[in-house]
Amino acid sequence: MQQKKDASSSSSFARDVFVGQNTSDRPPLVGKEIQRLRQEHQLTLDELASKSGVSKSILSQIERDHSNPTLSTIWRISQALKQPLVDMLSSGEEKPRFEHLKVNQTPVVSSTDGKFVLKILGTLGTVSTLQWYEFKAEEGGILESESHGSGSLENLTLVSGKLLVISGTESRELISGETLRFLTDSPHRLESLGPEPAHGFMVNLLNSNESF
Amino acid sequence: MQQKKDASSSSSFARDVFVGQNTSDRPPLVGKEIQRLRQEHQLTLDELASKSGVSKSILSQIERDHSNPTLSTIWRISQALKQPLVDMLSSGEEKPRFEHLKVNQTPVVSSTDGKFVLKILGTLGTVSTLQWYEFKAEEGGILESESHGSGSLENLTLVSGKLLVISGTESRELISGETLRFLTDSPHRLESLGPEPAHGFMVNLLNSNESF
DNA sequence: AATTTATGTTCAAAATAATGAACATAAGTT
DNA sequence: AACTTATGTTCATTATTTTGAACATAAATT
Repeated sequence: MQQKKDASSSSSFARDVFVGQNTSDRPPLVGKEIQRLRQEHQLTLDELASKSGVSKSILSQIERDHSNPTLSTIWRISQALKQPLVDMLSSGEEKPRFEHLKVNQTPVVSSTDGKFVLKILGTLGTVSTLQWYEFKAEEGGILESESHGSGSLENLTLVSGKLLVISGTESRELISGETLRFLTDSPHRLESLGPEPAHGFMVNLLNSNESF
Repeated sequence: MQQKKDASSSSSFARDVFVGQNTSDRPPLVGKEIQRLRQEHQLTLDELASKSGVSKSILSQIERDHSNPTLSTIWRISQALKQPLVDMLSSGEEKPRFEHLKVNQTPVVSSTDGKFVLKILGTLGTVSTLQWYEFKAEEGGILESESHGSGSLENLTLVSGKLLVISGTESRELISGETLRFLTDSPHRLESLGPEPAHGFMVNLLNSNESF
């Protein structure tokens, strides 16, 4: 083992990293955010230490990004600060890229066998992205999509036909006139059950503040 | 130094933890999710190891929740799997939820004479900047609206029938299959020209500072 | 000024996460 | 069967996080 880090170079983790914006070539820097939250709660390091069960020395280092905390450590801190762990991690580095939709976020337009046809009625790109479609699918037509990103929501309204929707491990069957909303942060699949063609309308709300 | 560990703490991190669902009294168990993603990408431990720069032995342990990974470790894995870090962490808790609106649960608005029927399919946001509808109007059915505010945009797609759209001093006639976008910062009016009923979709962007 | 008090930082030691190599197991070939 | 190949697990060692106590600094009190 080496000597452990003296003050200046802690591990090799965040040595002299000082920059505020981590843009996805480094793990998120949570220090600033944790400190902000702690101070917002009017807690001293000692108090947060006892609330969270994490020693104040490591808290001090984490706040200054001189340590590379363990999942359980971050979790205990987030609990003590009553902050969803996920929020703590994502607040560190905002949303550096807006306009750039990744390939796998771009909705598929039609199935290879041509049985499932999507008509793009419109799109709107801003903070969150909006797209809407009309679709028609004969019996057996299938539309498979990758995740649209975390927080993305799909809104389906079926005008006619029957449609099977599978997202993650769950599935629903839609009949004419019904509307279904579901999260599309994982791969999902639409299938026209027939016998008459499925026809409907789809509105997708894509969450583009991806970061990491 | 004392030994740390109270029963539940880190030393015996997840040795015997076996439960699938983390319900917020323990750090999230990412193992299952990481394994799922890795297999989805058709990667072996060796391949993910070289892609991510994390040794395959620790990958193996993390997947089985026998280790308490570091933030940077989780981050490197998430990068290699092209998965937002945040998604990976939150995957333990609640997955996609469906909201299923049955036919009779879909809010409907209709003109006084009942000839123009608007089904409200969805709205977005507390600010309500987005609303979408399905509409059906028999011949002569009319929908009159006040201004939706400056910068508001209405997007009409006609599935069948004929529709006359008047906004301000201009007007357009829409036939089946066409889409029309127009500003609704002044009173406007839709009229089904018949003879067959007009049927279509409408997406309204309110107070949007976006221009198409 | 000298003493507390409060807060945050550093230090040596201990706990443990991460590594690379050896091992186990199964599936495919000769 | 024996031999390879592919994949995942275990093991000894190394690298680093985490800890508790000591230290530093500033503000408040005597």
